[in-house]
Amino acid sequence: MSPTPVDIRPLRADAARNRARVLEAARELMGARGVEVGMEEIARQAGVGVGTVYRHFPNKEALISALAEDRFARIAAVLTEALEDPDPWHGFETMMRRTAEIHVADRALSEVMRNHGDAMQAAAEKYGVPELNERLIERCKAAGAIREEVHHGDIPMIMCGVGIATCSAAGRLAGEDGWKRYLEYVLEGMRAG
Amino acid sequence: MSPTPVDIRPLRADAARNRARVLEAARELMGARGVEVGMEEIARQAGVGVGTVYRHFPNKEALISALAEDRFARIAAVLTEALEDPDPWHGFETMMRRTAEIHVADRALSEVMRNHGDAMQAAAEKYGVPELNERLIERCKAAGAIREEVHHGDIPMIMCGVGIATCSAAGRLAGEDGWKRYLEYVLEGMRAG
DNA sequence: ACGCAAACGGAATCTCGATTCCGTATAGTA
DNA sequence: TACTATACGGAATCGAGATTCCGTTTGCGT
Repeated sequence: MSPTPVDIRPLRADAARNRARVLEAARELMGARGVEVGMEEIARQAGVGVGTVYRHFPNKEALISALAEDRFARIAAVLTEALEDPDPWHGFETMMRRTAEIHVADRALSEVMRNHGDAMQAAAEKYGVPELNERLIERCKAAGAIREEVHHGDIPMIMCGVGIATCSAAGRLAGEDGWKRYLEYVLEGMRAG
Repeated sequence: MSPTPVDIRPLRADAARNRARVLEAARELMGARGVEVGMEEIARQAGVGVGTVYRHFPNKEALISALAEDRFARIAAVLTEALEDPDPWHGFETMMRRTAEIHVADRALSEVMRNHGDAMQAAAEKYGVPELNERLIERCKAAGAIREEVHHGDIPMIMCGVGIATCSAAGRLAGEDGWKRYLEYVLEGMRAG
């Protein structure tokens, strides 16, 4: 029972370049318009044919997952940094603001958290996001800085809500800075005391 | 230039019955699974053929609009009642809880507020929802019960966020009552003082 | 009971985006 | 330079859901 010896040879130079271009095009287009953008359009923007997109990602879901991993890696970094803040609440608050910014700048991210549960779960766990969230919350509770009833599972829910509401038709009624106020309400409400 | 004399004759009895059945089927299915349910399925559940659905609603969007009107009428009623509460803040808080419940029970509603801007705007305005929201907020501000920076356009944004986050994959992580905590945070954060 | 406009059912069609296929091009190697 | 495994482009195919069409049925006024 030796580990399956998957033949990992380096990608040919052009292939590596194209893969990167596809990812960047997908990030840009999906970030702006959501996961609904078509594979053809992504290919065009990347300057390759659709066939090439499918050579690198077996299907759309795989492409979305690759992007999700990227985002969760970033979120994990934000969480890790927050854990290093000497002031638990300040760390938490900063984390929430930065994470919200990531969501607001990338429309597809919230959509993944809404509809692609598997991709999200996998990406989040890969970077230890759930545990980091839990540690951050627990640390705040220990310091008496956050309400006792806050559940670490609330964080992704709230981020998904803020992110989606922002790019929604309803969100446009609240104006450009709507999401900032929204987030302030939530933060103020989570704070202890 | 007489007003166009649209021939409004009463629907034949069977037609009226079928129209109601289609609406009810759509309400039930879309409420549970979102606007993505197919027209064929709605027809089946209503016990009619697809052709009949299209006789009553020229296209899917029209059917969605009809449902949206229904919901906004309900929301308008909740707002009106809230305005009659002698305690401005209590009225506001109650309105938020009831409205959130309507959203949580009807998955399609938040989706309309997210993606079908036109249908939403039309339905909301038809029942005076924007003005009611504004009056409610202003009344709270006058009583010093709500933060000054709260904008009446924040309400639909927040409801859309809570509603969508609730039925999202991320929302499931927060458990059954996740949305209630979410709403509490927001309310607490909007309150003055 | 009769006649016909109003309704019906549901197969056929249309649309559009995802995915596959295969002939051609080329990086890397001897 | 010649060779071949890789990679490429994009037309063709699939599939799912929305919408149309038309032959049949039915409510209801006479």
